[in-house]
Amino acid sequence: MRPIRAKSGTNQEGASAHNRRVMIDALRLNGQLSRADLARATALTKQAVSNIIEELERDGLVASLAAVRKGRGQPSTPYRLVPEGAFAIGLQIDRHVTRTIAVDLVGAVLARGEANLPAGGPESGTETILSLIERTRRQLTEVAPQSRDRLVGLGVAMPGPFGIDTDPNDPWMMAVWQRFPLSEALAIGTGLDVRLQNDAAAAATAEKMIGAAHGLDQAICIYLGYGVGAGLILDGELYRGANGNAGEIGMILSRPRNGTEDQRAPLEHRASIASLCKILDLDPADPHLYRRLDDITAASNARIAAWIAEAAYELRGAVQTLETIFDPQTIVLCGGMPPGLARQLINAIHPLLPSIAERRTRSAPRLQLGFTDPWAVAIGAAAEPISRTFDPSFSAILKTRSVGST
Amino acid sequence: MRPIRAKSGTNQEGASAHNRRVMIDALRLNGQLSRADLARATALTKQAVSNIIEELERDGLVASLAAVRKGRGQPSTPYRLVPEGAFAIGLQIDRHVTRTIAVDLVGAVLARGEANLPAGGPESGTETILSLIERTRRQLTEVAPQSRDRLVGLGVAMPGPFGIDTDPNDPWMMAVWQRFPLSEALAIGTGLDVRLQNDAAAAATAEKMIGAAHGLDQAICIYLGYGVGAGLILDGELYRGANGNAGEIGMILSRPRNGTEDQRAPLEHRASIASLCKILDLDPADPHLYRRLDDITAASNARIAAWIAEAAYELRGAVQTLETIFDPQTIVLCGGMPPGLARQLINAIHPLLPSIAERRTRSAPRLQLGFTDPWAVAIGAAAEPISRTFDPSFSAILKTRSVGST
DNA sequence: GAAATAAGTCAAGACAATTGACTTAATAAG
DNA sequence: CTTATTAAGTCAATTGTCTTGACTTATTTC
Repeated sequence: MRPIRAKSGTNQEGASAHNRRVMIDALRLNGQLSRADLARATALTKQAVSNIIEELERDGLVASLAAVRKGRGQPSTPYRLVPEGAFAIGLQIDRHVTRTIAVDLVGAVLARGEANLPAGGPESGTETILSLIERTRRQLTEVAPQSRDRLVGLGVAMPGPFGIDTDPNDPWMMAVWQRFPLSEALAIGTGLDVRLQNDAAAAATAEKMIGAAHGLDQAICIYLGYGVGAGLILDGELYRGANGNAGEIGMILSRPRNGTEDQRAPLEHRASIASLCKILDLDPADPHLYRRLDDITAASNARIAAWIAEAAYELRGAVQTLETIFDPQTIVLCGGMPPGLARQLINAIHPLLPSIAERRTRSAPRLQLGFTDPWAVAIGAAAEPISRTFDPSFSAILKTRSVGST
Repeated sequence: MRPIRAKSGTNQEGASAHNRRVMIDALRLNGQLSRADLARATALTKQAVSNIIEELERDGLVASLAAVRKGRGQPSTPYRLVPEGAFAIGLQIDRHVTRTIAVDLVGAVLARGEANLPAGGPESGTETILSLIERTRRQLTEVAPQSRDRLVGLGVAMPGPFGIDTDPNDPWMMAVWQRFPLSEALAIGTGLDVRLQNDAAAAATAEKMIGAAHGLDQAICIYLGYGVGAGLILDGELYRGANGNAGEIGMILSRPRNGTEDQRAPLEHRASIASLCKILDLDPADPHLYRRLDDITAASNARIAAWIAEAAYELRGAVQTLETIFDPQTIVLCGGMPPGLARQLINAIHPLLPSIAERRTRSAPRLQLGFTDPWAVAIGAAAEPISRTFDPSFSAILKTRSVGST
């Protein structure tokens, strides 16, 4: 019989869980708020807010500050998030390096680790990763002993797309990793709740929690890494698409600047760190790539200039396309490259092409620079479990279907 | 003082409203379901479903069918949506014509009207529109007297973008319409709840309720009208962007097929009915344009062939771009052109470019033909209030901020 | 010092889902 | 034909969370 399709219903528990998340989100966005402030901002009653805050305080997620006198009436008691209220681990798997990060509730980094993956592929690589995570967990426990029973999950970021037959000749064997059931293996190995996302999505998560997209509900983050992708923040939530591959803009086929009519090539052949390495004859697996690029960029270099011109041309078009399609509040350009290079690139992208984003009443710039820290993706990976656990979202309200029911 | 930003909380009423919507949505998607079916599908208890269904039945939104014996156990009583449970009016304002449509809860068309707008612009045009709506309402009341107190709103569709300074030389003066506070004027004039959206969004709404996107949560509808736009169905809801202009893909600047490097022109200069009219030396305002295009298409015509080749080239790229960005379940091509032409166009777009959408486990085709009926946008406009009132959505759960509170 | 204003609490009430036992009506098994 | 089994659906009590309205507390303004 054809399965019945329907959305889940909800109940008081769902509503309550949502309200808790709304409080935390409001405190994250506004820094500190009194119960009365929260009641006004969330459209709940003072009493409801009071009960929820009391519970959150008992759970160690919020704490009160000194009372504030502001005008007539009883002074208000502001509340703030307690950073030590929750922790999460992030894992970034890239072609030549694997990084771990531990963050707290407000996204501060408390521990980090790095390792090179053995050449053997996922089976042996998983062991390396598990011991790296274990090391980071120990490090975190030293810095913040509370973290032991306040770890909400493990976020994993790696280059996408997933579930697709990608180029089997990729020398870093991302293809086998993309097919490997990594989430399951790590969930078993760590006992944590594991979620996988692509690197651009992780970068966007970082920008949303502590970066340029903080507090924005509509933002697109273009992430320039080995390839290029976009993290889509739509209505305050990261959009994943039907198969988790939304935003893989590096695979958009378009005509090269000087190509013929029938030629279409992936965007990331022209705008990505991989393409830059190719032009500079650098090995992308070089562990000192970041510093090397920084050195080369400092001196002016004709080949870099050529790459910037080419990449800027493509990204100028990509920015206009994304603005037109999404009508976002802002676009953030981020990626694992030296800030000097990023600055040059974003300058070369300007002036931007005309688009519907050109409106007089803008509060955020059309295009701005985000994180260029190579650790940003790992931070975003770590931020994901925090976001999943504490940010308001539609799916968090709904009842979860009891698995295996008839 | 800086305003406090926060999402709204919710309460039992919000949960209850959501559950009602979920039931209606489930019945819409599955045709008919018993209370037990609904309980399983929505993860609610039998008892909760029973109460909600009883209430919906009292409200005239659902009705029971004959009991069905299927295997052991007490026979189940299936329920279905009652078409006469709700009605809505749709209004399409286009450059040369204005259409009204009345639909019921299941999207069936019950009345339609058409008029040409006077040349005087919005002020005088609003009167024409109001009397057209009034006529359609009377017609609806004749066919379905219940509609008198079951009208849930007025949906308006017109070409976007909104709030932007568009070309003031547009001979149909869309620019002045796009700036005119039409919603307010119509809300006052009709006493109905009015919502405005662009034509591509309306087309997508129609496809979602009764067309190719029915039951899909991730779908993109490319609408080929005078211009070209995309209706974005993301996670089951129409995405509007920060300013309601998401999906205006006609304004994407790209290099024409035989253009030089520095040339970028809007997509809709090459792929739209406007561009077709230009090639054929037709007046887009011609009221018989549709039939005329049909005639011309029937005979083979070199200029049409040239347009198809050009438009197909552009749309092939657009489809690949949209697939790459959104990772949708399907893309629907629709628009107000004769089916013969649409068929030729969609054939010419094939074979599609490679993309992440090429996966073995597809249930829907990558690209399919949707409505080509010129009334489809008006139907979508009418479906919008139905969708807004009865479809599950995040915003429908949240408390509405009491306006003007301190 | 009195009035006004605002933050926050108290206690009762309302509402919608849950729980578990029960009724009803069918098929399957002996 | 009788009995067991299965499933749909109801009944009545319970639970959890928000709301309501009155009240307390603390501060500024007049």
